[in-house]
Amino acid sequence: MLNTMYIKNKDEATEELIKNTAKRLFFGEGKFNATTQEIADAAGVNRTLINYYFRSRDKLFEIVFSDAQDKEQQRTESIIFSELPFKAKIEEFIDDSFVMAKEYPYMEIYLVTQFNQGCYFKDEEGMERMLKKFYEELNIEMSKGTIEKMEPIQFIINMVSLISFPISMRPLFQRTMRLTDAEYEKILDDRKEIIMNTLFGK
Amino acid sequence: MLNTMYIKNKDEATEELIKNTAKRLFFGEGKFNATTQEIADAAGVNRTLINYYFRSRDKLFEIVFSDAQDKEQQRTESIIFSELPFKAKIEEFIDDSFVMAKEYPYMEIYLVTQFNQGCYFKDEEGMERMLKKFYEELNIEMSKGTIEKMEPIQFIINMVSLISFPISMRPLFQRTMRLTDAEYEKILDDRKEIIMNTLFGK
DNA sequence: ATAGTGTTTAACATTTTTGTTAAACAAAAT
DNA sequence: ATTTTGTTTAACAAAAATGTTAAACACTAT
Repeated sequence: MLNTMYIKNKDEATEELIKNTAKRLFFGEGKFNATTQEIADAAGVNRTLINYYFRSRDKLFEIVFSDAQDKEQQRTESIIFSELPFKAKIEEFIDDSFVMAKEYPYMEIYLVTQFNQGCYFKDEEGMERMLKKFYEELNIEMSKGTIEKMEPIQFIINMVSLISFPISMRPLFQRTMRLTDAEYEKILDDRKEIIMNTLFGK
Repeated sequence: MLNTMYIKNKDEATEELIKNTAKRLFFGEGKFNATTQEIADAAGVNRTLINYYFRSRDKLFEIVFSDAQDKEQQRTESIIFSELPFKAKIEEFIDDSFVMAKEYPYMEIYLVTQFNQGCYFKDEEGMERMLKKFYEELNIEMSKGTIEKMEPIQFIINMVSLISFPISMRPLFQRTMRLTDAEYEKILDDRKEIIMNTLFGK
């Protein structure tokens, strides 16, 4: 028999539907301890289908986690190895991060909680290659004076912090500072320019 | 009968011991779904003592969460309302954050996960007062030219991001970039200067 | 010493969450 | 039509986590 996929009315095969729903709950809504029942409900399917497709809750989690890592890595990779000039690369990365963040704001936090529970990191070599390349570029820019001289790693930390923190910590910021959704959206929209100015000086 | 506290050999009353252990697990080790059994084991006490002292798991969580909020707020407050000049305040805040982070690196992440599960924010007025004061100072510094002109909130976000992200995302950074513990410690030690330069220009 | 108080423990009960099985179901191929 | 294959469901079983009770314990004050 051909392994033709049964296509659901909602144009999504059940397996995908479950996976995407789990992603949405974890990365989109930050519900890191969603039960199988909650995931099934959110997906509108019977709970035991999770076992049917993924054997166990743990397997589903593993897969979702693995996907997340891949996506993060690909995203970064495609930008770093692009032919854009340095500053444009950074802009691209910021834009791209914000797009991603709109859908999955809690991705990074989830990765951290998973690492804390003893997960391992996947594509080590790929990451190594990327970092090496980016370090080189950073060194060039520093000697050109585009950016302040510092350890390349420090620049990277600055950049990622400025981009990701206000996204993943949104509930904390927004509630602490009593901001409406609209106000916070506005703040995020303004950040690209702020970040560029902060990283490169004005 | 006097409510004299029974003092444990480890110079800590059991109730405190449990609370501190929970804090250590949550904020120190990032084990956000520690079971009552795990907490009890880590504290070296019988599991049912958690029920005895805190009624339920939820109550314990509530208390720990509330304590965390208080501590964060007090910390910030004492610095903001100090008589230090602006730049010194920031330095103080950085130092203070790093000290705190040594013990409880995952505090912020925990706060976020709790907010996501429908917790509320406590001392709203206190926070309001603090922000107002800090906004004023920021505006002064901007007109003096000490820092770039921008929305005060953006400066705050920059500052907190640069400080907190590399701490709470340590597992992510460290593993992604394949750094040893020693290497990462070194990086954190260097950050104070980096952050000051990034916020104020060199 | 012992009565009184608060603390700790172990045994039990309950609830919540997860996993398994067999039967019902739907679509396609023979 | 009925066999085959894969999907979905409901009923059940098992495991994990939480909560309750009563009895044992330890310290203090009388």
